[in-house]
Amino acid sequence: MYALVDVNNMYVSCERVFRPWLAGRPVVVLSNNDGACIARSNEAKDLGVRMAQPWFEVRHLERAAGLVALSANFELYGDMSNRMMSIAAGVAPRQEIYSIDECFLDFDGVPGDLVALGRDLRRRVLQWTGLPTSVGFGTTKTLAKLANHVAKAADRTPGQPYDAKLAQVCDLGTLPPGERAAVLAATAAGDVWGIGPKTSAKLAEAGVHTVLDLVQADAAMLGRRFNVVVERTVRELQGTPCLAIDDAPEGNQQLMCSRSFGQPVPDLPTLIEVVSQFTVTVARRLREQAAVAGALQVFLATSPYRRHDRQHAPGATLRLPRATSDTRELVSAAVRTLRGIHRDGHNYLKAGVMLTDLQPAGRAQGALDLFDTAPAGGPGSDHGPHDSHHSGHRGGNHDGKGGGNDGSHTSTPAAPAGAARLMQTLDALNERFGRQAVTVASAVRPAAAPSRHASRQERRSPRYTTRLDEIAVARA
DNA sequence: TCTGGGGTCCTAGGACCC
DNA sequence: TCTGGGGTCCTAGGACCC
Repeated sequence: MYALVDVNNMYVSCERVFRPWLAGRPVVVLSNNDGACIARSNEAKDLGVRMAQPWFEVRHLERAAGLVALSANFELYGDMSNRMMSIAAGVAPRQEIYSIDECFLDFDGVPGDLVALGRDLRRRVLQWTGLPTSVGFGTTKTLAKLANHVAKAADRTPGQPYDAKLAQVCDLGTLPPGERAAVLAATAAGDVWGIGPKTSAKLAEAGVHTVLDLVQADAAMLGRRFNVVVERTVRELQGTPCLAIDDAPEGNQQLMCSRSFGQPVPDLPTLIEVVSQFTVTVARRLREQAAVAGALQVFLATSPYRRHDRQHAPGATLRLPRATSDTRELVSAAVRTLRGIHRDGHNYLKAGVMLTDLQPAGRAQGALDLFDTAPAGGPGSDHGPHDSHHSGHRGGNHDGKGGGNDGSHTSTPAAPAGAARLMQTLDALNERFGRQAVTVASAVRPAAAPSRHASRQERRSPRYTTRLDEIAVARA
């Protein structure tokens, strides 16, 4: 038996923990640029605010309906997520953390009344973190997801067939067949995990509208007519597990950092600064996973909403001469790629850097020398054939910016080990003194120049749980 | 008349999720 | 004035191989 545990309106609920007066009021959390609504309280949903709806389209509701908007505070949400996840991990043998606000639990081998266990878990998370959750049970992950959906619907608008007894914690398997069929018939096929807008439109053409239709369908036939994803989803709904719990994720396959800007940015120097900053961020996250990247992609985009601007959305992928997690190599590669795709005279409104072909640092070709001096490497690590340096690749210019950093790499294999130590030191310094403490020169704006691209974040709450100087204060 | 056949790897794009 | 930022998996088609 699986459970899906999910925080209701996660970001809004996190804000409400520390601002209890927001309870019962319509609240939205805005995206990085204060541009769009990325989380909504139930009250905001009732006002008609849609997911990802631009803020300027709904801001009139501030006065008209008391809508409260907050800038995203991901540091807070991440920390609250960790607390919820560790509580949930305590009640089941296995846990898969599926997203910042959801996890699957695998109760295989656990005896007793699981729904009662789910209610206990819900109560505990609420008491210990202040976050309201919903819990859905099922014999497959897709059924657990579906039960979770029903638990939320029954909580918000109880009534037939979403009876109040299904609210908050729900196991459709416990219902009499007739009631269960009524619930399935009242739930749209598009509400099922894995059935998106395109697929549900096509399903409707084939006469499949509700979850009951899906359950009664011939999975193999839908598989031929659509694809294997649909087939698996139908089988899971019918009770045949096709998806396993993944409680030991291997790390990401790609890492991306991208942003929309507060203002259009046409000029190359500013884009170099921005892309350098993104690369610094994504390189730090790469090292956190003890991984290296084999390729790097840079992209730019103008705004399709600025109708009168010339549109341009270029991108390019650079295969790295050898997989690396060295910020300097990655920034150098990113800036080179950026120069290749940038064209003058375009109002770029978005840029991004993506690292792909990620591999564990220890297994990567050429990584031997990264950790060569680390005694922890031990006999377990794969010290393959001697790394041959591709001389000529790494001595390259740094676009005239960095200045000679060493020059020793052509003669001594100790240089990469030194690079690894340098990155460790860089990460340690930034961990201690803040992320901007030490960075590459191209990511820093000359002191006199104003920053035009910075994201707006005018409504961010304090980082109550992760910054001592922003900690919540209680007054008598 | 008749134009091999089977395999792998890579990439771009689509669809979906939160 | 102002329109999110991450991820995953699958498929089709091209390049290449023997």
